Amino acid sequence: MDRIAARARVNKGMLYYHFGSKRGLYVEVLRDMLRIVNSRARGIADGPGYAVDKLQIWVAAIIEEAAARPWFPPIMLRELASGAPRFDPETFALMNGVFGAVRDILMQGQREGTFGVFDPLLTHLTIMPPILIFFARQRVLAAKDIAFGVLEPRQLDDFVRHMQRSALRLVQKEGQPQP
Amino acid sequence: MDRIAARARVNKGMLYYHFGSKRGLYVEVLRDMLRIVNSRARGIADGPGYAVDKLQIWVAAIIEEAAARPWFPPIMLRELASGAPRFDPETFALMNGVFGAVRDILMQGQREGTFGVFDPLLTHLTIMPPILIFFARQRVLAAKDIAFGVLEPRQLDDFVRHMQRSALRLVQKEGQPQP
DNA sequence: GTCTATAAATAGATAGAC
DNA sequence: GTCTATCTATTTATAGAC
Repeated sequence: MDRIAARARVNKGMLYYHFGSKRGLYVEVLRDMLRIVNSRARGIADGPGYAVDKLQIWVAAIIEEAAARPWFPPIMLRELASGAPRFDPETFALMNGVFGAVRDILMQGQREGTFGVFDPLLTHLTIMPPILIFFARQRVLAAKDIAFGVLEPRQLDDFVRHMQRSALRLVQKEGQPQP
Repeated sequence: MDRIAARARVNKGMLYYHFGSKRGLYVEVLRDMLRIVNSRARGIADGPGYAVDKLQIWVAAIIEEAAARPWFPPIMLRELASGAPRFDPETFALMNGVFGAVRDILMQGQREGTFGVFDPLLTHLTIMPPILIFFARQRVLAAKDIAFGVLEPRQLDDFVRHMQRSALRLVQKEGQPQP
């Protein structure tokens, strides 16, 4: 809390005045993060367009949010790693909402006949984690002075394309030629 | 350290006597974990067989190791999330060794003509994370009393098959029909 | 090698003046 | 709302007897 206060150039007393406790502050960060990702996912799922395109847009969107908020991937990973003991019902619902939106996209694709038959949850759990780890790994390399903390646009584009192609390959109907 | 000593039914003083510090103990756990995974990966890569089969065996192997050591996925996730500040050179080398083995398998497949052209690192980083997250998620569900902490053999088999199929789809040559 | 008691540091939290 | 000083609990670590 001392370090957070110093870095935010705010008095530590203020943190407790506004957020009550360390956990109170943390939960607020968590919720804020998930609200943004959730509404982004919802918007894509409910918007117009084919599922194939929506999936590509979703992949690009989540990568964009992760790149814009460097604390998002590490926090999510730590939460998942420790059994998410700090997820209150609202936070939990937001996370489920993200999956709900992805599931809607996947099921739309199945109705449209472009996607094959698969478990939506396992598929969601196969697309999301590489993205979280990719950004967390940047920090590892930066800490070891192997790379800069900030990604070059070129690397980011490569990664977006890789994940878009991967996601497509995962869901495409059997027997179809691969992209 | 109090809790670790109690759970190991060992005196706390002994922990410091044998491991020097909390970090010393932790690094030992980390290394032990990575040594096993590393030699397992190396063994598969250097063994006989086609790359397609080796890839399937590797996926099953890493899932088996994760299931056998419930602390492995959370620890890896936390390490990656925090920038791996506790990775000494040996530990770092072990982790790179795992990637090296996977890369060998992928390049063998490219030579054999069954795999397409892709970035081995990005591909490794797309196969591994879902496995770590999948097991960590079990703990989340268990903590919320939605599921048991221990997976049923049936669920585990489903997951192995899902990841094997996913891995194959990721690496297969363009234009090939999907499995 | 094993154990107990205790030191030393750190970190979350609050009282109370302004 | 804001700030300082301080309390209290926790936790890593060690000294020293056996």
